[in-house]
Amino acid sequence: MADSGPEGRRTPLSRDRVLRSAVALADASGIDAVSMRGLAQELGVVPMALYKHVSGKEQVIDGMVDLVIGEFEPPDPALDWRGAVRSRVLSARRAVLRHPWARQAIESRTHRSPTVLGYMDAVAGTFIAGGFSPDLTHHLMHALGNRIWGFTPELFAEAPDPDRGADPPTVEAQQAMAREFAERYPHILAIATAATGGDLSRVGQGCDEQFEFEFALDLLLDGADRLRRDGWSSLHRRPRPDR
Amino acid sequence: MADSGPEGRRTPLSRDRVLRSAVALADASGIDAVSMRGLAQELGVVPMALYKHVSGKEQVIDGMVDLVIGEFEPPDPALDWRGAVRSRVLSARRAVLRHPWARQAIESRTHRSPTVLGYMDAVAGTFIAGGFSPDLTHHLMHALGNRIWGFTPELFAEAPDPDRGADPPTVEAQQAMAREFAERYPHILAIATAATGGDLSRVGQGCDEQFEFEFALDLLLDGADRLRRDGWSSLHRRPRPDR
DNA sequence: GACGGTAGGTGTACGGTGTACACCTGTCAA
DNA sequence: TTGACAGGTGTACACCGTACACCTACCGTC
Repeated sequence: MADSGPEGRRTPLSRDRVLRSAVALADASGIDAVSMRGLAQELGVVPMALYKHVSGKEQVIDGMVDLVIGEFEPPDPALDWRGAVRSRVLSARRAVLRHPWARQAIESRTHRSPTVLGYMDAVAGTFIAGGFSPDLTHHLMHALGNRIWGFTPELFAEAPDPDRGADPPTVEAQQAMAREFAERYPHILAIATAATGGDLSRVGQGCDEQFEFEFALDLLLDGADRLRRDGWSSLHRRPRPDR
Repeated sequence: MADSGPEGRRTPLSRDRVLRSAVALADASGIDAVSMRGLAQELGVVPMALYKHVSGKEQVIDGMVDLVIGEFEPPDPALDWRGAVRSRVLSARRAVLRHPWARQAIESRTHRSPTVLGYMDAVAGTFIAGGFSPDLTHHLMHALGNRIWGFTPELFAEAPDPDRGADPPTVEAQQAMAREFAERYPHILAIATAATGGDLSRVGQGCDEQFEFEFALDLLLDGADRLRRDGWSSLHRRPRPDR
């Protein structure tokens, strides 16, 4: 898995090879498997060898994120601003779904690499080309938040029914827990009931993330459209206290 | 800082004391200072002593998040749904701003503690009491995403001008970099120019997070209001493929 | 052809992390 | 008096990122 020739004379390391290997490793074994030691082993090399090509672990993660962003597809130029933003963001989503670790990796970043800036500039440019002022574009991108990377923080990541604990609970214990849950969190229960069409045995399945994502995206794009047509300008903005 | 008496006979540990100490430590020295060893030292105790009161580090972070959520204030009951949601969320924001580590801690959580569920139930209940269906409430809470915890992922966390590097660059180098930036990221530059009123020397100050937060929040609440008045129902929903 | 610089892989070591496990000790009920 | 047990201790292990010295194979120059 590491060498190329039958013995010795392996293909030399390079920044690119390190990063692609890191992505492959994260795809296969999760982001936690991407340690300098694990990555080195994957490449058939000693950990410190990596430092001749990358400055440290942070830069590895940065590079992995850049590779994912490189998979984002540009929109069809025939699309209007709305379709173009939608296309860009849904393409980002597909890429992030292909690499389940990417969400956490992107969230943990604090640097903005040229690749990241390039993507943000492209999204901003799509708004501006669609007739939005730079100011309004700015606020809308804040409103979109992480959605421009193709994901929303998962509020309902786990099933609402808390089935923690070691051994399988008895039927009575499960019923008692369900009753307590219904008493303590009646609204969450109502939501779960509605989401599963009343079939509470399906509560554990979680929600349709794709639908939720597009719902939120369209809600924001609708709001954007309305502001643009209403001629929103920064005059709506309260004066900002100088700091 | 650890004991209570002049010598010996310290106040005994407890889960609550451990968690409050962890919050204080994170407030003072950042979330990275909250290691089992550092926390134990803060309490004048050996690291393994903590494990008699909490099951591990994950549970410590969970408990810290619960304490922050405990600081959220319930809304004035006289408020309508919109004011109540706004009040709740802005109160959450104030609490999170008081504890700068809370954002990262909340984002890293995967469990939903009873306290977390209770807060989510309260927000959902506010929507439902305002006339929203559980279904629409569900989608809106996804749309709000992490905003219900009082923060948005910071897209523009750093200044757009990349002033990395070791020694202070010459004026010429700075101008060259600015020129390159303007060429590569024209739209980000336009946004930064607009945000600072043309005063590019203020670009490094970042943006007014509070304004951006409220802008996005109100954009979403406006959208929510419109959907409610239009009688949105789950009929708009495409059939969901069974998994 | 000898030589010196250098790019790139190696080995060792340090200080940090979370936590499993055995141990000890003081308190309190029986 | 005894014995259980809650709670604090000490040691140890496996892992992490990475600083630093080293070694080795190549390559252009004289």
